[in-house]
Amino acid sequence: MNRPRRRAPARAPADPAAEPEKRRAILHAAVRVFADKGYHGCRIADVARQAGVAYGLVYHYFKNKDELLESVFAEQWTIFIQAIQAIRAGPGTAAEHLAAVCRFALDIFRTAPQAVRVLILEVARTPNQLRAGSTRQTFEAALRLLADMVRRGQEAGELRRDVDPVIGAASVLGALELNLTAMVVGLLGGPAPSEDDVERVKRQVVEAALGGLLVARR
Amino acid sequence: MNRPRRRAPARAPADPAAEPEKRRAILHAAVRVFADKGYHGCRIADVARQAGVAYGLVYHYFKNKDELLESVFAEQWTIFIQAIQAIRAGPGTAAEHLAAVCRFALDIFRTAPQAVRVLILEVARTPNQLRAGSTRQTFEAALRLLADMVRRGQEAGELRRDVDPVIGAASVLGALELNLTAMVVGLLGGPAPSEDDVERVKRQVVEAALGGLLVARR
Amino acid sequence: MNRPRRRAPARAPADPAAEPEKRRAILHAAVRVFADKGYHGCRIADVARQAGVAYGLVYHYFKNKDELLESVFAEQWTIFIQAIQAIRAGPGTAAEHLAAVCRFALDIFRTAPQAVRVLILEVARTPNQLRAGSTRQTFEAALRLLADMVRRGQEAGELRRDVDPVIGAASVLGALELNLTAMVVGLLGGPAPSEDDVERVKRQVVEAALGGLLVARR
Amino acid sequence: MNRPRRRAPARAPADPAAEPEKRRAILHAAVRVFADKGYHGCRIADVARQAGVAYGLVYHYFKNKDELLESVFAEQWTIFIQAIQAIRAGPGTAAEHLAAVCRFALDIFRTAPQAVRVLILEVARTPNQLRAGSTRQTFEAALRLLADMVRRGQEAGELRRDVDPVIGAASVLGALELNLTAMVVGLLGGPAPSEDDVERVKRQVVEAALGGLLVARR
DNA sequence: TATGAATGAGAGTTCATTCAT
DNA sequence: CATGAATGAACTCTCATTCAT
Repeated sequence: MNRPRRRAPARAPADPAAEPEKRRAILHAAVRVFADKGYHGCRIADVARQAGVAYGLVYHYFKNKDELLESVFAEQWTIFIQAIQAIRAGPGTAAEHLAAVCRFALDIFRTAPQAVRVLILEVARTPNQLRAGSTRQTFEAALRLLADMVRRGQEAGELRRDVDPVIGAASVLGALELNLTAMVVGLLGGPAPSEDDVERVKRQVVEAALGGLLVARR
Repeated sequence: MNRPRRRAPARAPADPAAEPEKRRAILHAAVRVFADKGYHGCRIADVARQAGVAYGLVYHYFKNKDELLESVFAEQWTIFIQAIQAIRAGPGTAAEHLAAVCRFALDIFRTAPQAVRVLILEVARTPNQLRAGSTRQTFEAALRLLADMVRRGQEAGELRRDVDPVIGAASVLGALELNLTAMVVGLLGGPAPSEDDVERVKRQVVEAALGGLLVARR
Repeated sequence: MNRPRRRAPARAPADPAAEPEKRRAILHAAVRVFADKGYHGCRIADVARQAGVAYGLVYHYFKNKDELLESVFAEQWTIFIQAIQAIRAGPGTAAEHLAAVCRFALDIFRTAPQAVRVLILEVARTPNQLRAGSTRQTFEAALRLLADMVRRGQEAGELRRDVDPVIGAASVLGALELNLTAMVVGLLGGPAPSEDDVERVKRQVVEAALGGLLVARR
Repeated sequence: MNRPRRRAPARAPADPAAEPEKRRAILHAAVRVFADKGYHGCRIADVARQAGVAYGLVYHYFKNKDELLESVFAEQWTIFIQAIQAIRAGPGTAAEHLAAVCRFALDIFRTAPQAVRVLILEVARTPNQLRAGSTRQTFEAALRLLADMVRRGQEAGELRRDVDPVIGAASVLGALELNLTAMVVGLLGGPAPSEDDVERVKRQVVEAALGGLLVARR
């Protein structure tokens, strides 16, 4: 069969105001449901119900379940990446930039833990096939941006040069991720971390993750 | 109703020598297949074929697919945890212990990347339901062991005290994980990292992850 | 409940000049699409796109997909049947009439192979249920007209009497159909039969199909 | 996903005695159900129920619905083709051979009208794409065999040479088909043709279809 | 132990049809 | 007349699990 798809309402419309309200609703519902039951653990019906729309409408806006996940990712990562770019474009040293990124990520968690949950828990899920759509690319984009920050810091003499920028970036992002996972999972601050918990974690994570990158005589 | 269960020999037998050869084969096959296609992306049939045994035999040794995954985890983490414990019991400072753990993890990756892949990519997959079997517990066990190492280091004055041990441990483990992911995914050292690549990454990851935890005047 | 239907102008209007242009477009598009993908293999959306009209407009002019197909049939067969009637009303012997019918059918194929394709390939598709709309009736009407031609020929002594008129008609129509199918499918004259091919086939089919019906001493 | 298929129990097993009983049952049920409701009008569930097996078993033996239809075709046509070959290998003139083929086809109809129904009504259903599996090939094989018969008859001087063998074969097969359709549909001999009806039709169809191919002076 | 045929609930996807604008 | 977003029933296909041998 394999007939050519139509798919009129493309990815993200140029004019954000033009994005259909229901498409938004579905996307938001997907975040909640994925966060709650996991990608494999939920049915399209769950998303539709959560969004308060008819079953078929999900397929009106998204080609299939996979693309829905991709879209969720794309949207979330886009926000994250834009923040990174904004931070990088702003004032401050590379170390401050990296710290700002960490804080931003942890801030998001405070406001939208579910979104973070999806981002964190489903990232590398994609099997071997590189067929990964935007997902991986976006993830890599984030990593590269961070690596670039590290490189700048190294060039500026703020950060130690004996660590590959990618490794440095991965270390920071990894520390970030696993601390988030720990919070998500309830290992840090209990099932519902208070604002103070998050604040405390935030400070310490930055400390722990960045300390090692600073040029320091020991 | 309480009649003797026939599925007696299912779990790992006390006497490892007594473990049926085919059970091993299935377990190994599961690691490979899970690593390749992901837990949800593979069928029991795939595992059976890979193991070279009949379909139904998988169900002779494992109650269901979930339990198979749990067993894989259990086995892998057991190795990891035992290594951590051995390291902790050995000589050296806490910092050296942590470094040794990192090196060990990266060593495993060099010898059995697939096993690591499963461990890494499927860890937090389990949804909200706390029904998580041994999987999460084992993951937490590892985290706690590391946190304990950090705590000891803090008590001994080697490691900075202004970071929660769990956060410190999570940061190290996270850096470890994401660097592994980066390698698995091909962002570090290309699709097939050479031994030297791995060696280089190993050194730098340890540096990056631990540096920040050391008490240092800046 | 008996309120005036709004879908008044659905069927073919009495005054052909009054038929909306878009209705025509849809009907033509349907012929092409049905021919290309088959009735079950295409969606209303395909027809609409092919016709260059909006999705919902199809439902403005046709009650449902079935009725659209029926309309296509009705239109095509109507042409065919009118031609048969015209031929029958004209001069010549019964044998000449039958030959003319065959030639006409093959001529249509030359000009509008797609229309023929639909007519041929979807005719008997309708399952057991006698609920068949105009489709079958129209098909039967054609068969009966031909049978009538045969009967006349028999009464006039031109055609052999030992063959049931319906069987005779079916044989001619069948020969016609399968030769058309063979051309459609590419077994006669290749994928794109030339005009000469069609001409040759035309002559021979008439010969083959009619020869046996002639009263001839052997 | 598109994972490689396994499909252990291949098409038709070499040793017919080895063909699983249930596979047979499904195939037979498919013939009945397809005949009754048409390919598109029935669900796999119908076939399974009719066969008295579980839903999933259909997919154990057949890749999908399409392949099931193909298998039905293959089996039926195979019988037909083998009969043609047997007839051709036997004694008699080409004309007698062709007549024998017609009679055979009509005989099958008497014994297994449903099978014929499927064969006839679903033949050319396949859309444009040449992706047609065995279906078309088998149909063409039959046509070619008949054309070969015609050619032999022409060489032997029994049949007129001014008709392309393929056209001649198509004409016979077409006459056959449409007369069968007429019976299937109820236009010849009513909804349930008696044995005598069939016998009468048989004789006349042969007469009508072949008469024209004989070399005869007129 | 070992096998693989058999089962059937479950979920993704399609698409005819409706309806508010 | 015209549009296309919205609806949801229907159906195919998958695959974990069972069970007779």
